[in-house]
Amino acid sequence: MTEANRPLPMKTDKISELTTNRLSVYLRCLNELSASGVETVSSQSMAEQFNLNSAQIRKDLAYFGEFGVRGVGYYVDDLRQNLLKILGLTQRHNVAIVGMGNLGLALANYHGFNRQSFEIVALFDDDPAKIGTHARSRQEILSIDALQVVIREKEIDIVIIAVPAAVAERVFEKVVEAGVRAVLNFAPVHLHAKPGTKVKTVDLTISLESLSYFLAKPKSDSVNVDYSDFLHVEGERNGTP
Amino acid sequence: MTEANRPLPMKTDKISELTTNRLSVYLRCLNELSASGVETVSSQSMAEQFNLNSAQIRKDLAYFGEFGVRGVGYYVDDLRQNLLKILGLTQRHNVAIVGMGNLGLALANYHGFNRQSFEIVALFDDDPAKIGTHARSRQEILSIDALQVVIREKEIDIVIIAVPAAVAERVFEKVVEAGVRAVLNFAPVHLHAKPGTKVKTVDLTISLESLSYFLAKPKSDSVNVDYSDFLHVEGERNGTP
DNA sequence: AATTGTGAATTCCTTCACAGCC
DNA sequence: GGCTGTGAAGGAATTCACAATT
Repeated sequence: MTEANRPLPMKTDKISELTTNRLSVYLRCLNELSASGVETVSSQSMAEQFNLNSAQIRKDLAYFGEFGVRGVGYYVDDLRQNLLKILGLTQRHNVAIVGMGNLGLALANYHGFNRQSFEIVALFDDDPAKIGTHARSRQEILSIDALQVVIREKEIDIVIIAVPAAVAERVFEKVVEAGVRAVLNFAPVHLHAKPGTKVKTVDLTISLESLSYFLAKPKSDSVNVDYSDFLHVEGERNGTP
Repeated sequence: MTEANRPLPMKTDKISELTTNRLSVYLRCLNELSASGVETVSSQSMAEQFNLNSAQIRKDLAYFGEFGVRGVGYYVDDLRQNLLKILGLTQRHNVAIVGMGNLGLALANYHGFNRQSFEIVALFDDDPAKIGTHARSRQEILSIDALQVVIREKEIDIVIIAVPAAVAERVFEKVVEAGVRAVLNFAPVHLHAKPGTKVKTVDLTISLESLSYFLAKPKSDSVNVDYSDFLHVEGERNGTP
């Protein structure tokens, strides 16, 4: 209904996830600038803040339209609105968390999510001792048996998997079968997604081991890392041979 | 003392973090194979499991030595030992967590870490109500004022930052000043690391927004993601202009 | 004068394809 | 025959550098 749903004039084909992840970073930056009352910003000044190349920022944005003004830069609020639209944050997402262990509980109570765009509407576990109790948010923990029904009823479009590795794949299959196309996975395991479904895995083991490698490295001459965590994602090898 | 500290015959210069992250994945795979009593594995069979290219696996490994046997493949236990050494997991790392909110507590109690290699030896917070109490692990929560002293005393070499974004940078500076070179950051903020220090940021906001983008995308023709979460890290723009 | 948007150049990563070895 | 290790080819992402625009 709002113009937020009108398609932007973009050449959206083949945009790298590295690019879209950076859009999130730009958006956060713009939020801060907007809150401080700054009206325009240049690619140069954003680049300095994140140790990126300014051309990269301009290119990232240019995939989606011409948002800047030559000689001036970008209007903070205007660009911010555009990024919200591009990232799909102008519409609400209903999120479920499966697995109410330490991590799942922490996520259920985490306040860092953009509450405008993401609402946690259901929690699941398979432990009878937990089912029926409430996480600190006044949200009841439901039996995992109800997973598929509730996903459909509550129109859940993003599921966070926070169960042990051994059962993650089974949960994932149920979730996909119920029609969910976007999954954030905290289990240290490779989930085999089919086309049309997207899995983003946050793997704490890999992150820690990466630090261990850095510390162990023979001649670690100043590998200054910098920015961080842009997932690199594989296009699939699948299908139609 | 053990031969674990003997340098491997590697050309360790300029190895991409994408490569080392994959080493973690291979290691996990080998752990499973080893537990199931499998003795050898080919790059082909590993590749299928993770939707990778077998040449990539061979190349990743070849940066560090010749671990395979032509016509046979890789000996699971042998390669596993080599990867442990390469990733620095044959030596113990002392880990501290700063910030005992939901996430910090969850991490303190998380059992997914390789306990052989990583031991959580200290927890910090700045909330007087929390200081002196114990996290579920029988670990006392210390005042953040003691951060630098304890880091040195307990020889902490990895710090996990789980504090709000607003204070993350200050904590980070203190931690680095105390001599820590490896930081896992959960605050949704860019920490400006200097050369010789490595920061790995896990940014849940970016992850969720990436899913949102996927769902919002106009013609999402089958972006099948696959593998996952290989950080892409920037070499620094810094220094010596 | 300043800053965007972008083709061209560069750098980095992946995949191919095959020689070499078991 | 099967599989590794790797040079060469191919593909992607980044950076350069400058014309275009306000």
